[in-house]
Amino acid sequence: VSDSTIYDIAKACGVSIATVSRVLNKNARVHTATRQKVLSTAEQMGYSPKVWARNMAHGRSNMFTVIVPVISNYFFMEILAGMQDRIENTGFDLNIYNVRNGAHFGDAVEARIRRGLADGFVLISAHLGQEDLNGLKKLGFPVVLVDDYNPLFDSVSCDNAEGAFSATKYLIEKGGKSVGIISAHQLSVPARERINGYKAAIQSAGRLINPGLVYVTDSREKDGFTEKTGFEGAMHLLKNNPDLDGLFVTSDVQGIGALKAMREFGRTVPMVCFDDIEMARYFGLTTMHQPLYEMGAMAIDLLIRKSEEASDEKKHTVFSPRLVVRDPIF
Amino acid sequence: VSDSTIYDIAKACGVSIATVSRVLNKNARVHTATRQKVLSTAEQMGYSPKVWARNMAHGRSNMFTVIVPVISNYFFMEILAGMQDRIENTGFDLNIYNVRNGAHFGDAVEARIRRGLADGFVLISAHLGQEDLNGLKKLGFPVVLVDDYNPLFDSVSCDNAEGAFSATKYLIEKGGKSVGIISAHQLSVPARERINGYKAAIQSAGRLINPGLVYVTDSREKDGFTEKTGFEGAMHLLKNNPDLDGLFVTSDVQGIGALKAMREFGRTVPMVCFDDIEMARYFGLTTMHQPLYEMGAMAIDLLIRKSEEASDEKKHTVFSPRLVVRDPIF
DNA sequence: CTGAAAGCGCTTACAG
DNA sequence: CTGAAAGCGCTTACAG
Repeated sequence: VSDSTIYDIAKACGVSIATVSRVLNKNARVHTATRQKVLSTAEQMGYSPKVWARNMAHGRSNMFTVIVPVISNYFFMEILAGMQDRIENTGFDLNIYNVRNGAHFGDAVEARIRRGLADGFVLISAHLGQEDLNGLKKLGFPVVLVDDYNPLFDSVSCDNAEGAFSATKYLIEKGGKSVGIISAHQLSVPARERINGYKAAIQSAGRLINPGLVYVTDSREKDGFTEKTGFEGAMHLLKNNPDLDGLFVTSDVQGIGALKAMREFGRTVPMVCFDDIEMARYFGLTTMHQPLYEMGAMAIDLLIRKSEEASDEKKHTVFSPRLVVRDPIF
Repeated sequence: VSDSTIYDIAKACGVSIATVSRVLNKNARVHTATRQKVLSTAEQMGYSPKVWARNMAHGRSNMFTVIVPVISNYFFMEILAGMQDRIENTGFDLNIYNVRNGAHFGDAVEARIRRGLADGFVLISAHLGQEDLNGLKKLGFPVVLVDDYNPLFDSVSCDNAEGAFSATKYLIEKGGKSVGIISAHQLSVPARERINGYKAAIQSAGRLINPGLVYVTDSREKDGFTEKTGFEGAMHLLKNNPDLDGLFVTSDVQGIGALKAMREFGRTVPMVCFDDIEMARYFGLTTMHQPLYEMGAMAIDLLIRKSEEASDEKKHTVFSPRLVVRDPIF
């Protein structure tokens, strides 16, 4: 166990702990000779500051907490990777907290904040209700929303409606007369926005929405963003629409299921998915690319900025998803 | 910002902070009336203890740190998911720390421990050298190794050699006369063990190792556990071995690459992979299943046990990978 | 440039 | 059952 404290160093160097603290914190001016001595004995004693003592004295924790719905999901993972990389060497630490599906997101977040564990929060795909957000706001901590938007907080997101619009438009331009959609659960905000984008594209092509071409899962597992709902949706649409000739799918995971369904059903229709997680590449999925990694990195930047200069200005970054065309592997 | 401290509560209740602390910590005996009063005013003041103050007083952080090589990897993610779920409601917190590929694992870990941020560590696939491990041991913190083994610490792992043996044996029994192997980089301990298992199975079938059937990548990216090395390996083996009729691949990710190679090359040979990450199911990969989620959960159990009763006994859990047979999607 | 001292919020023997 | 007090390791005005 590493025991050395600034008291040990102070004694060894014949100075006060205040001086030791000063050299360790770089900022203040200290006699060069003293500084050298302190530094070297600290080094040789294998000293490193106890973070909680610092927290205690400072009243802050230098830790950010990221709250994600489910960690075991490629979508979140790629965002997390961006955050992990960006936080490095900033002096801040990242604490990942995973809210169980059942748990009330708002409560979990508040409990977390109250405990004083973190002095900044990133909420990924939280989509809290306005009351929860107001409550959060009152606590006064820096918060950044990712894959979500609310005027109260900084946010980083993609334009889901626009992405869905582009995807659908692409399918139409490729000659699609009967372009269908497979969507995740209505409860998901991004899913709803993507449905809207799809409808807008159909209508702006001068057509009517054909309800028979719209499949919205009612599976609640992972809000319907699963391979299973994609499979079921595609099966359903293929069976009921012999003329189906285009498919917009609200996520890559679902797209994989849809791909299987097409194969099993024996009919392939052009498909555009959403997200562009790593797996999309493996399957050769054509999809709307979200810069997940960059979004994560940007969230950290915003948080650091916010926790250093307490400005009240809000920054909202909205990316435009980009179409990535690939050849499906089967 | 939530400001209330035990001083506020004490004042409001007309008792000392010691008493407040006692009721808040359940353990000690306090007059019921006092207890009620304290509890209710704490509740209504929205009080919750500042963790760092507790840490400071206790000398411990109630936090575990998990150290993973790369977080953006399904293999690690599934282990992490098990840990996240298991840590819930234990009073401990999980802090995930991601060592960059270049960084020296041992140093990163030591720095982490020294800072006093955590009072327990899980190292996933660290495979540190013995000197590093000795150093760690000296620091005296509870450590659990996952996907790794060393007599100095508790560990949870799979028998890689045995798994590779079974996989290869299966391919031989299916009629494989020329069963090849595609392996990740030699630097990876599990890769080496799996190569050994493969060789043992070949030899125990009374055959000689044919070096022409052994492909070990020298790509260092993710230790060679990538789709790319699988693709290259399969291409190489297919080209040079017209009689290739079985393929053991050291991971699912590589298996996906190999699958693509077979398709592109126009020849399909029976294949068994390793890990059974979620994606394996999507691709219909036949593979050796590792109970990743359970391994994560178990690591947390071990850590909690160790940090509560400082026993010196070591627990080593070694799972036997189980063959999962699936139909490839193409 | 440097030291003595107060303070961060909580816990825990030690008395009573 | 309860209070006064010391202590956890560090930071930071305040004097000098």
